[in-house]
Amino acid sequence: MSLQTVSRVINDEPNVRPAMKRRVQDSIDKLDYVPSIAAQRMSGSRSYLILALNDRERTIAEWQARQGSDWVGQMLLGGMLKSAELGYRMIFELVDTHSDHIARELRSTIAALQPDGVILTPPHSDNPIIVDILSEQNIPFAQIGSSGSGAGIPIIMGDEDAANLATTHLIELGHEHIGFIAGPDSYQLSAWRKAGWLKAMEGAGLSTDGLCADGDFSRESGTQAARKLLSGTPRPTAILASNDQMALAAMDVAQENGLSVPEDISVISFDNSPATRYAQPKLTVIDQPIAQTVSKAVELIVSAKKGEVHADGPVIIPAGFIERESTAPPPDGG
Amino acid sequence: MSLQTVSRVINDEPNVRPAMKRRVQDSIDKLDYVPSIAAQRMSGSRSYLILALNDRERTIAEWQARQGSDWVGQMLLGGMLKSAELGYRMIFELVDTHSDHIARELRSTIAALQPDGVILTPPHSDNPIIVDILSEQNIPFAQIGSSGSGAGIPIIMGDEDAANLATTHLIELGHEHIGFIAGPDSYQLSAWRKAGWLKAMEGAGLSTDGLCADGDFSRESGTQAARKLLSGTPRPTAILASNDQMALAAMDVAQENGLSVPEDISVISFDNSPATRYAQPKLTVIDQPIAQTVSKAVELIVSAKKGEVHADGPVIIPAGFIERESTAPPPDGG
DNA sequence: ATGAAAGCGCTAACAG
DNA sequence: CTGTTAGCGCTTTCAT
Repeated sequence: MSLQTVSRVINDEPNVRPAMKRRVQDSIDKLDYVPSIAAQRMSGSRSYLILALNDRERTIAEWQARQGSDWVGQMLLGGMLKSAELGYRMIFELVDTHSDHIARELRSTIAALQPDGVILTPPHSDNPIIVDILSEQNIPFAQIGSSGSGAGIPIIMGDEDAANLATTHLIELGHEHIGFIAGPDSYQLSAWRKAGWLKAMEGAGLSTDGLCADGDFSRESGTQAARKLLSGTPRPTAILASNDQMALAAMDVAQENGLSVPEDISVISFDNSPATRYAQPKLTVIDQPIAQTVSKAVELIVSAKKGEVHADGPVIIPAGFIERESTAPPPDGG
Repeated sequence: MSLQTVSRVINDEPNVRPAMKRRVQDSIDKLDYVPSIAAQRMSGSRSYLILALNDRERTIAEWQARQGSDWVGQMLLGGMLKSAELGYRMIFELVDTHSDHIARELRSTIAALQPDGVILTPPHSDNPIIVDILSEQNIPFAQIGSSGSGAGIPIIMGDEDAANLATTHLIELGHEHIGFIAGPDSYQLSAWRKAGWLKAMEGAGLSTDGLCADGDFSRESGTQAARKLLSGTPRPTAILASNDQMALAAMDVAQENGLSVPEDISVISFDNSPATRYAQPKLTVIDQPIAQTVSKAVELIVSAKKGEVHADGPVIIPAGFIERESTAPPPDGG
């Protein structure tokens, strides 16, 4: 039995007789043999490494704030476990948003690691510099929170539908003036979330005049936006915020103005980070299935590597809706 | 200029004339050349990979609970950033506690990845199976939360001193009956934390009879332990819990019994996970400098790889003490 | 269906 | 100080 045959068995390639295959496999098991990833990579095969890219500034800020944002944890939960299941490892890296070194850094990382696939997260999912490099090098990549550009595999979490659903929920509760706090334009999903709200409002024949305020996902921007909304006429009886921090800020502003949640005003947010459960009252939220999404991304990358082509259009992992304590019917005459 | 010379420049080895070195470096920069880690590893050099091992069960449970425990995030914050700074990458893996496959799995991971160093975290820092394999293969490793065994580099966060300090703080506030909720024996640090409390109590000439209850870091165990302590005589006017979850549980139990924190009873916990800041009242805590500790671990591993030997005895990264709202003097006559 | 030879990109060991 | 040679452990390509 030659070295070559062993290689074929390990990589589950054809042209090995079952008897021989079994014999080889037995020896492998007996010796606890494990191929060296380095050597495999060297000879032009796979590296069994999947690279996950996150925004440096935002990620570090969240870690340092220690507010319990668990985006990274959820990515690892979904991505690492699925990778391990498929015989891969996930390597986590940070990339600078505002840097002309992006290209150089990414090329370095790729040259050094030679990953079999890359997972892009907002706000980098559509970064043309990144997308171009990956396409040109023929590395499969998933674009989370993107409707797709270039050769990537787009995966979205049904933002528009979720926003629509949440808004509709408020409408069914009896709300007519539902404010919306938008996210920054650098995130594609900001537009989707807004679109979902708009659609639900228009579908119900409700006006949206003066009911949308811009934010940038930061707590401060949420405060500003909420102040603007609550000082408008008519004053909204409900607010849908594009993320948790802005919703939390909105609750504070409501309290400042002597409004209680949910009696005087309802609040719903996007994301479902741990803080929403510690809030008083507990926030009703749209749950982003991050773990599931990243898990799916890994799956798709691995199958893409095998040459399988996936269906057209973005893969959709639907968001969930969790009703907690921050929503109720509007006050009488609201 | 030969291939070899280039190699020497890249690895910053001696025996290259400055002029030549500069010439080579210029070309490297111009071409954005980056060595392939796989090839470097192949030829018997470093892999530039550091493996961080965490307990599978506990880590997954925390991710799924989404309570905002940020142990992993803090590890990445400290470990990844420092690794990147030194030209390394950190790979995160989970190991089963209760498995006879530990040895096989670890050997596989090592064979596949050939990491330059390994970071062990509780409760695996002293696992003899792991320690033996690593020692035998001559892979430098850090043992976080361990006083040291075998060839590893022990790093501790000053648990005993921190517990002592916190207890002393309570004593200075006027407390005489200070209960302690211990952690499980499988963690070395459980004993240290308890020792710190004991020492402070004894140093002040206070009795500890019936003031210690066992827990296992879970919320339920904290509830049990707190019930036991609060139904004892004399009833403690303060409780030091070995982690946040158990302290949170203790606050709930106090409330059940009609006691308010901190007026009737003070509570201090270990760890300082995000939940402590969302608690009502905000918990006074001992802060575990996880990021700093893991960062130091990476540093020590890299220098160990270079052949540098570190000082005897465990490296100590002192814990912090953050006074928030859950501590006050005992009630009159308490 | 299996085996032999060549080479991936780098560094160790040795020569000059 | 610099260059040459060999070889790391695998998978490719090309025989058989």
